[in-house]
Amino acid sequence: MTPPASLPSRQRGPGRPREFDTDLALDRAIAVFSERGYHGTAISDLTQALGLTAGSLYKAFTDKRGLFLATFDRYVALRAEGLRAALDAASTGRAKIRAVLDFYADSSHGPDGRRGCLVVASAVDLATADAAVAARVAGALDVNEGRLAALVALGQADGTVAPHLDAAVTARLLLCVLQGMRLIGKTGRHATEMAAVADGALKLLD
Amino acid sequence: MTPPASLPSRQRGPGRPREFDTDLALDRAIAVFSERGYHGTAISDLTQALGLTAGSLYKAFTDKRGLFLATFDRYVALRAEGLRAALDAASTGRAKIRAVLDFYADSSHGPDGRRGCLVVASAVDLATADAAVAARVAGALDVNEGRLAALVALGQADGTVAPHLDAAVTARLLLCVLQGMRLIGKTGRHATEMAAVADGALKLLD
DNA sequence: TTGATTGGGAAACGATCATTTCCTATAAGG
DNA sequence: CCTTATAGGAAATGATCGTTTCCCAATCAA
Repeated sequence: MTPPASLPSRQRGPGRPREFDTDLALDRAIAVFSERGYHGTAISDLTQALGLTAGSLYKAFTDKRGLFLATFDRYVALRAEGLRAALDAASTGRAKIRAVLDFYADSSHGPDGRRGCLVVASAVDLATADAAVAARVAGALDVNEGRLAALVALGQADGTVAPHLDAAVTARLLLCVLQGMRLIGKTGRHATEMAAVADGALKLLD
Repeated sequence: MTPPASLPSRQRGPGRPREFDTDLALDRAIAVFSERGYHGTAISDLTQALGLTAGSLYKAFTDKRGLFLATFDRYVALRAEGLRAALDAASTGRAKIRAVLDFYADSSHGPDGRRGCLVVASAVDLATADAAVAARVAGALDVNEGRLAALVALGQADGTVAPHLDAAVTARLLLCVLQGMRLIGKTGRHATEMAAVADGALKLLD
């Protein structure tokens, strides 16, 4: 229907070109999988939300699990991109950690908060049944934890975080706060509630 | 087969008595629903784990959702009971909060941690689709948050928690830490890791 | 233009799902 | 003893699930 855009996954080989934007489809799949979970999402839910027929969907992503994995990867990439932007706007280690907390507070209130985090949803829905998903969830959390540890160390180097703290433990503790915000955000919280949590968590750096 | 025990739900009316212990069946259902999620659990999974046929299961719990709700309530009651015991062993407000943190650290490592929390699983799996489940999840979290707020206030009264802290915000922050521990515990953590998180969280009371 | 290759899409497929039936067994009340 | 009421359990039921098939359209290489 619409003229084809650039295809990142296949650089114009033979055959009919894809008519839909893969990333846009994955963006919509993020919303569906996030609020319904993997097992709670039917192919019909996806075809309706993505505006695709089952045939096209299977041609592009092999099967439901393949679509989920691609959706998961896109979600992690998008979140990392947004977080990087928030981090670049802060200078000191403490300010960067505050930026992370604020980023999660922003994501954990209102309708977006209710929709929830796809990593959290994957951890509880698939991590015990699917080894590949479990590895990606653990990897995403490890990246997050490692990033926090680096920021704590940065803050200790620039004097904005207490030097006696164990960076690894503090990072793990902050990770719990972040994931906990995402979890309780599913019950519908106000922006001010979550902002206060983010503020209070800074005490962990003293 | 076995002689009937005491039936709490029905005090010996007419008809054939139930042959299985309802609470024992629910205890097994907790494990199944916790690690597979609601949508990921099939009736056949439950009949196998509980040692019941589908007919008996439907006679006792109406349908899958009814069994889930009963399982959820039993889980919350069991957790509250365990937590109460841990709380009674501590005297000061700070000691009681430490007991809560240790209780969650104990639940969030190893195989039990991997199995996960049924409240967390319900929050991400059903809270957006089922209003009754959403209300129970929100209620369970509210009870937890209120209990933490009372303990913070208790600690401020007995001088073991910093008096200038906002009890409500600190309680919400602690709730995030607890739920976050449950979440990252799904990726398989060691007891020492989670114990360190519990220790570090006490800094929030200074 | 022709052949090879891929995507779009409706319909069909077998499998599995939650649930119900139907029958037998076991109790209480009269 | 007879009626009523509930539980146990195997089998059947209809719906829905994920997936495939089949046919046509669109593009590239020659």
